[in-house]
Amino acid sequence: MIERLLLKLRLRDRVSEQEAAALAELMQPMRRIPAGAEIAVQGAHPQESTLLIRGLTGRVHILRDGERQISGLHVAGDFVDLHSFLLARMDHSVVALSACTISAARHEDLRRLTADHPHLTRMLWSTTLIDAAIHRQWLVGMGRKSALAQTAHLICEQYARLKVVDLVERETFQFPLSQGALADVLGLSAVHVNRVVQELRAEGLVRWRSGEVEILDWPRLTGLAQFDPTYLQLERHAL
Amino acid sequence: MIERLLLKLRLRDRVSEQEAAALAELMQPMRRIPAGAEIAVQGAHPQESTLLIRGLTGRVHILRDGERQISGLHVAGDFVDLHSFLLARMDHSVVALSACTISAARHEDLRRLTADHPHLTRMLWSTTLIDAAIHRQWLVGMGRKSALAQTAHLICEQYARLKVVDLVERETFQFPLSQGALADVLGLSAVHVNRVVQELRAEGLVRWRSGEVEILDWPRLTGLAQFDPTYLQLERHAL
DNA sequence: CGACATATTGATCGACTTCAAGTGTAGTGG
DNA sequence: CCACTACACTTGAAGTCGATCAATATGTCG
Repeated sequence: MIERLLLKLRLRDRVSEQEAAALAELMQPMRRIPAGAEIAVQGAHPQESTLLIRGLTGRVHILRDGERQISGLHVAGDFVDLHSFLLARMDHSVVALSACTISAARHEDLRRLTADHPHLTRMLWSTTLIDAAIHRQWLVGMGRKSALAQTAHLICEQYARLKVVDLVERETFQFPLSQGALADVLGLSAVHVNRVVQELRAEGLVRWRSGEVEILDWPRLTGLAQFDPTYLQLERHAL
Repeated sequence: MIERLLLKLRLRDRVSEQEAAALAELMQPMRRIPAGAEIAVQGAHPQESTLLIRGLTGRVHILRDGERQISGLHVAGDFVDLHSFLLARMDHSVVALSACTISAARHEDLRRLTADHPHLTRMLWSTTLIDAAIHRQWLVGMGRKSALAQTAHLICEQYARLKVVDLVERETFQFPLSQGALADVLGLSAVHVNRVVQELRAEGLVRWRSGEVEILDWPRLTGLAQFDPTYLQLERHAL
């Protein structure tokens, strides 16, 4: 159940058997939820945090006029709302963007974990810091990159994140987002996203159809995107 | 030295005298640095984290073509690079945007703190989570709001953050950012920032000259900005 | 005062939006 | 097996917000 989470953590630092066991013990039974379901609701005060085991989720913000912005994506092995453990109220919703399998850890158990396992606590803390680093890269993309470069960057990021949890095969990964949803991620219109995706295809950088992306030219794609994976902290580093 | 940090923490949860003392003990002597100085450098691997005591700092990203994006601002009482404690390398620089006074906490001391003071650890962790929540609000602003609303939101946010650390007086606070720097925060051009600021003035929402902002019409300003302070977690909430 | 950054204004440009059709394609029920 | 529906994708045309370019104030600090 926590295999992919462990893959991610162990890329960065050693996780002892005791720590892995302590973490595994926390997890509630798995649940399946359909695409579109809300895993956590804006304004709510959850008593547990959700671990994503399979599928894709997004942090969704709804504006007054109904406009939608997605401020983050999560892949298998991510805690999608670990922050709700330490924040009073959700400032956004977490929505399943595809059919998902999830588990959860109760906040009172997490609290105990922070008392008993300081090193593991630091590792979990660091995953939330990487989330923030991803947010910053998105800000750079929205603020200072062209729609094309920003989109390319998102593809690079998704590729890198999924590779860590062993979900890339033959340079191909699942990315089950409609162009409309993608527009809400990138802060663009669906029409423009369509044109940008077409250009990425025409340039021979990716193959992309029905929720599946194949990287065709990684060097040119990362160059276009100005993708530097430092922020994903894929190196080993004792915490 | 840590007064403003304590103001911020105590707004959210109780901090015992022992905890406050443990925190105070960590802090290295104060230092003054001039506007423009780099407090932490992209790519570096700091051995300590910086607490901002006075002044304004920003997280600066530089792109290939020299373009600049500022992905975060910090005010007195904020740890500007607490994340460097748990991340291998800085993915951006932290720059003093005005003359600043800073202190620092060594990472090895912070590590000890996480072992001895789980509750205080959770409180520090939560400050980094609020940082991330601020990133998300900026994403919403950049992606889905007009330049005017986005700018108004930044003013509201800055007002709310500074109020917590007692740096608002007669609805007025220091905001020593040039319009060029502001453009790098908002992802706009300096020319357009100028026009947006003029419109905020013309609408009677703010007075704003030479690095000082006075709020003239809070209800209309927050309305325009769609500002909902939930994400700043200004409520009490046992951690 | 001279020098240099910052603010302001006007004119033109362009990336992305909006609006409006039209084209798959998958699912559903008769 | 074929209507019928629903939704995602695609394309074209026109519009707009904010960028860019360029010139002129207005500080502000040695």
